[in-house]
Amino acid sequence: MAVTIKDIAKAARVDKAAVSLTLRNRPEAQRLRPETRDRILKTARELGYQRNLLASATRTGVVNTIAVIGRFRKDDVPPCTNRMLAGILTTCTQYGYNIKVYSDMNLDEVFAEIGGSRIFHVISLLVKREERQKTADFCKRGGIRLVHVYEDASDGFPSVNTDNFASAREVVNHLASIGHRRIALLCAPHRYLYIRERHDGYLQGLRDAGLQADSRLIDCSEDSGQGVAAMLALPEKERPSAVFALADSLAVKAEYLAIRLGFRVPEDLSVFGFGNTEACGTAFVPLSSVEESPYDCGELAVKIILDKPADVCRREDGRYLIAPLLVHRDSTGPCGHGHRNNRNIK
Amino acid sequence: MAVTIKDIAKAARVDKAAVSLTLRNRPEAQRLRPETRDRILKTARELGYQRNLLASATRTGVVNTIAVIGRFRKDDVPPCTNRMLAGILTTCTQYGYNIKVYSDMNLDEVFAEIGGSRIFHVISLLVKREERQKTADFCKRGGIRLVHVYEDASDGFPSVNTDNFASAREVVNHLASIGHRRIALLCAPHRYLYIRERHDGYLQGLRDAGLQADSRLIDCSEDSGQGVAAMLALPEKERPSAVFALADSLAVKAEYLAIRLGFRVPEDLSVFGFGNTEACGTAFVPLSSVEESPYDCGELAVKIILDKPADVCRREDGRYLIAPLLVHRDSTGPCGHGHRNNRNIK
DNA sequence: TCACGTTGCGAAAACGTTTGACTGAACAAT
DNA sequence: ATTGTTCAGTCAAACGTTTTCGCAACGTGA
Repeated sequence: MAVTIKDIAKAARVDKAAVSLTLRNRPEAQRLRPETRDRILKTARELGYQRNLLASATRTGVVNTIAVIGRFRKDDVPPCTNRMLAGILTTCTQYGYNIKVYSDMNLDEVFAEIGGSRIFHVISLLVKREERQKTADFCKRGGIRLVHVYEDASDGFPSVNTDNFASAREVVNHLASIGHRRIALLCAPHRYLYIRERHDGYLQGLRDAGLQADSRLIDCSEDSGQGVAAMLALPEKERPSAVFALADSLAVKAEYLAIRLGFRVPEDLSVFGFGNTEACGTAFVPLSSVEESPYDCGELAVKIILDKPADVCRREDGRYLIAPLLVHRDSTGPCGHGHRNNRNIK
Repeated sequence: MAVTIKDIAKAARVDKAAVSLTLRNRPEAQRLRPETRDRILKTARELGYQRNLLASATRTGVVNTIAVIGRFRKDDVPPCTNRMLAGILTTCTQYGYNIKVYSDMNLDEVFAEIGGSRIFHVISLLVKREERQKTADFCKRGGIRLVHVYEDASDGFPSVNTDNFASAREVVNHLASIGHRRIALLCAPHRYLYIRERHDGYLQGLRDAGLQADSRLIDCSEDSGQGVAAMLALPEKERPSAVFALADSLAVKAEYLAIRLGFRVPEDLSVFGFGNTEACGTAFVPLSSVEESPYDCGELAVKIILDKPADVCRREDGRYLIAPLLVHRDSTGPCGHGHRNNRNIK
C-alpha cells in the first residue's frame, strides 16, 4: 500500500497531526521545533509520500475541480471548440484547479457525478436549450456556480460569448471607412442566435454609415453560391464592392467564385470573413476576418467561475462579451482603387 | 450539509450498512427483506441522496478516472488535437470512466495530483521526448497504465498513431493505379518523426509501382511555393502529373498555384493532401486527402488503456497503428485524360 | 429440551486525512 | 507555594463510505 502520514509519523516519532500540519505548512506548524519539522519533511521525502487527495477531500470538502459538460461527437466538433477548450483547460491549470470533462453523456449521470464528487463549479458547453435549462436547474438546487459558454443565459447564470453584434458592426464600419458603399452580406440560415446577432450587427453598421440595406445584397440561403453569383451579375453601379461573410468558409467560397468570374480581390471586390480560422491562411487571397476569440472565451469562463477579476465588458443581463478584433489580410482594400498588385500570386 | 447514508439509515430505521448494500445493490443485499430494501430505496429517493464518491473512493480505492496530460496552448493547438480529444473524452464516457485533463502544467505537480488522486490510467499527449520519458518513468514506478498518443513509445508503453507510412504509401499506390508516373512530394521540413514516416511511405509507394524517385519532384523546403513553381516549370515530359502534399495546407497552396499558372486540376495536375482537414472542403477544387483519424486515435487510446478489445493492428514494438483511409474528392483524377468539366466552378 | 442452521440485520473497524481541544513540562510572575 | 504562560506537541473525533464479523431470534430436527 501507499505511504500514509501514519507511516511518516511512526518513522519520525511524532504524531500524525504534526505530520499533517507541517506537510501542508500550516501556520499551526510553527509551533513545532524547526528540527522536528525538518525531520518530518525529510522522512516524508525518503518514504516517497504522496498525499491522498481523496481522503483529504473527504475531510475538507475541497476538491478544486471544475466540471466541463459538453458533447464532443465524432463529426460534430466545431473547430473553435478546440481553441475554446484549450482556453478553459490551460486557465484552470493556472489557477490550480483541475478539470473533469463530461462528454456526450446522460445529464442525470453527469449531475450524480458532479454532486457526488462535491464539485461546485460547472462550465457548460451545451447548446440545446433544454439541456442548458436542466443544467441550470441542477446548479441552482445544489448551490453550484455555472457559466454558459457560447450560449445564452436566460436563467440567471452568466454566459461568455464573442460579441457577435459588435463584431459584425465593426467590420461594416471598417469597410465603410475605406469607402465601400455597397456591402453585401453572406449569411447562413438563421438557425442560431449568433447568426441573427451578426446579421443585426451588419444592419447597424450600415445605419452607422448612413447606408441603406439592400435586400439584393443579402443572401441567407443554404448554399450561398447562387446568391453571390447573382449579386456579382448586377450592373456595376449596384454591384457590391465588398462582401462580408458570416463564416470564413463562406468567405473563401465567395472569393473563389469572384476570382473565377474575373473579379480581382481586393481591387474589384473586398471580402471579409468571420472566425479567423485556418481557412484564412490557406485561402487563395489571404482572408481578412474577425477573430472569434474562442480561447479567450474559455479563459474568461474560468475567470468568471472562479470569481477572478475579468477585465471585460459585463452587460446588465449577465452576459460577458468579448470585444471584436479585426484581422486584416489581403482580401480587403479601399473601394474602387483598382490598383493592381501581385499579392494574389504567392 | 448533504444527505448521507446515516441520515437514510436513521429515517428508514435500519443500519447504514444495510443502506450502503442496497443502494449499490450488492448481492449481500439479497439477505434483506424486499420490504426493507424498498423502504431504504424510497427514503433515499425522498431525501435526494447522492453518494459521496470521494468518501467511497477513499474506502475502495477505485476512482474510475483517466488522466490526460497535454499542453494546450493558446496558439499552439493543432486542429487534429481537437478531434482526438473528442475521441478520448467521448470514449471514456462510454466506458463509464471520467477524465481529468492536465494542460500545460509542471509535470511534477501533475504526478502529485495523479498519485494523490489514486489514478491508474494516463494518456499522454506530450510531444517532447524528455517529458514523455519522465511520464513513463513515473508511471512505471507507480504501476500506472500509460498510453502515448501521436508519439512513440520507446519505453515499453504502447502508443497509438496514424499509420503515416502506410497512408503515404497507399496514396502513392492509388495515384500510380490511375496512371500517374511522375508523382511529386510536397513535404514540410523533417522536424518530426511523422513527416519522415510519410516521406518513407511515399518512397515505398514509388518502389511498389516500379517508379524512380526524382529529386526534382521532392520539395521539403520551408516555403514550398518556390518548389512547386519549379516543378511545374519543367518540360512536359518531366513535369509531375500529380502532387502529393504531406499536409492539406500545402496541398491547397499547390492547387492554387497550379491553377494560377494555368493548369487544370485535376485534368493537368492531380493534387492529394494529408489530414482530411476542413481545408479540403473550402479549397477551390475540393481536395482529395488521406484521413488522419485523430478521433479514432483518441478512441483507441482509451480502449487500450482500459484493456478493451481493439480490433486494430498492433505491431510487435507496442505501437498501435490505424489503417489509412483515403478520401477521394475532385482534386484527383486519372493521369493525362484531360477531360474538361465544370467541377472547378461550384 | 437441546443442538443447529438460517434469516435479517446491527456493530464496529477500517480508509487517510484534518482539526479543535488538550496536556505535560518548563519557566516566569505573583 | 501557587498561578499563569508559553512551548511542543499529542489525542481523538470527524468526514462518509465500505465491509467483515457477529448475534439475536426464529424455526427445524432429534
